[in-house]
Amino acid sequence: MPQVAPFIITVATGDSRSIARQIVDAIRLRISTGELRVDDKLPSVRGLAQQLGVNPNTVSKAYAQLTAEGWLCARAGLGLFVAEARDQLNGHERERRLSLAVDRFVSEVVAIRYPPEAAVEKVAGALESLNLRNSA
Amino acid sequence: MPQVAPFIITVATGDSRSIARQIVDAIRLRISTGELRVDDKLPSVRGLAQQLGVNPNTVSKAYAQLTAEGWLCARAGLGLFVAEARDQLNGHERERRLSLAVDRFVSEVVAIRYPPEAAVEKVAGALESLNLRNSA
Amino acid sequence: MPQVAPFIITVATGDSRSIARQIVDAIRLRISTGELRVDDKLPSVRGLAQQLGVNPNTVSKAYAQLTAEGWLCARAGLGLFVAEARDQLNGHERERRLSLAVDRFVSEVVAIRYPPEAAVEKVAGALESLNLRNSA
Amino acid sequence: MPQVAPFIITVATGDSRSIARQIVDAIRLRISTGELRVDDKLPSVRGLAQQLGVNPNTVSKAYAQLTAEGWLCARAGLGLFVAEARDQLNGHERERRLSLAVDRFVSEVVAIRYPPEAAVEKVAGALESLNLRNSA
DNA sequence: GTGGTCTAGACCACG
DNA sequence: GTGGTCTAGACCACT
Repeated sequence: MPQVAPFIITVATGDSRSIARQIVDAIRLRISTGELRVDDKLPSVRGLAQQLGVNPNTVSKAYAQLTAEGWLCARAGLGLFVAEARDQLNGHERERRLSLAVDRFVSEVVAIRYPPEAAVEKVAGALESLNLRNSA
Repeated sequence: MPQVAPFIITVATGDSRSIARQIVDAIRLRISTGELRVDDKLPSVRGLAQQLGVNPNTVSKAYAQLTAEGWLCARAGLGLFVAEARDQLNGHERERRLSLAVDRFVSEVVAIRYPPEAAVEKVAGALESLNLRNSA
Repeated sequence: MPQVAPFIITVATGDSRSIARQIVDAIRLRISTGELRVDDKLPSVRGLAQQLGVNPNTVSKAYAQLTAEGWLCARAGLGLFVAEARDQLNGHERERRLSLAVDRFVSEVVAIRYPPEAAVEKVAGALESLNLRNSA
Repeated sequence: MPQVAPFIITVATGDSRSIARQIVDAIRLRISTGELRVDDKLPSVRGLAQQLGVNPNTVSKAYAQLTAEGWLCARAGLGLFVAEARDQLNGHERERRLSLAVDRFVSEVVAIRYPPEAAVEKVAGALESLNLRNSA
């Protein structure tokens, strides 16, 4: 049954990501870990905006992006709900985006001269601790 | 003897990183892999700008950042040269920056529903293939 | 609560430091003395530029450096704020940079034949009068 | 009697000062410590340039500055010699230049969050170890 | 020739 | 409105 999910997000002022981006990332993460499940109802734009102390337009933009990406779907008059998992990206596009992400990460490891093996360990640990679902 | 390094950089429009940032990352990478060695001379600001088809100020900005980070040093009137490697950051800062990088990478893996184990493999492969030197 | 800090900076033409450098030094000083506090909002790039009669890019460059050094943090669309103090440099680098500063100062004392003891007094007086905080 | 002073200067590539500035500083220091004495003869422009591996124009410029400042004096056809100590700057100008130097030093101490007392100690130690003469 | 700095004006994403 | 980035062109000091 559709339920309003109890929902905890925080926006960090020290984060270089935009507020909308932080919201998007947080919701994607919660869906991927199963903390939010298919058909769960999301808080209203105004409600979440008030809870986070941000501009409603910002929340609205984040919801719009998640909807466009297929993570959420709108049911007219009822609100936004977690959508069924479906892969939007084809193989090439997914590989290209991962490749960019890998390059970015490697660049930072190089920039701070972090030991490569330890860096890989950190990534592996972070991903394992999430217990992701729905991965292709 | 100082040598002018043969030098191949390309700037990709599909990359979300700024042009200056791409230049910075590319040069740091070449220094870290040993492709550029201490006392090697870098291409002139104007020369590299022309080669890449970008504004000299953009290259200058990238060079300035690398100099501030201790990767390069300027010799007045002669040009820029690869400096001796030295770590500037303390342990806490290094861990903090790696942590941010890990979070960013994980966010992207989640966003594109990439299989976590495969993602870790890609990172490990990318780092190993570099044969980095001078990592603490 | 974030507050817009009342803010007085002047740029001196007789100073050999670049305008951007003067701005950087002045803001670091105000943060270190507690005149600017964590979460205080800084004047906008355009506003400070107009106030000082310099190009906005010059102010932007100064702000960018302070952000890179961890003194400020940007909140997208809102402006720049004083960040929590954090040391980035390790011991060796800090000693190295102080040593360079000492050498530069000594060179100037020698150049103008200033009495050494009096010069030390001036430095001591200047540092004491600041009542610096957060020094390691 | 005028003698050619045995003379050891090195130019450091990692130094942010220009080469000419390094030469000027080094010679002023040697005169101030008594390592070079009044009427000592300096190496020729070409000789010093060759010894340092730099452009003769650079040495020439350094010598010219030192002569303008009154540290050296030219004897036609004989070469350059250390001049009698005389103060060129009036009190106000000397105080102004020291003040700028103090500000620069303080700025660096603030920038790297170096403990103020320890910084003063370093300056005092550096100046004492020189055993300066000829100070007004 | 080299890099460093400043000005001027433009476009973008964000809130 | 905010900062971030890039372009264009200029002047300076240094070698």
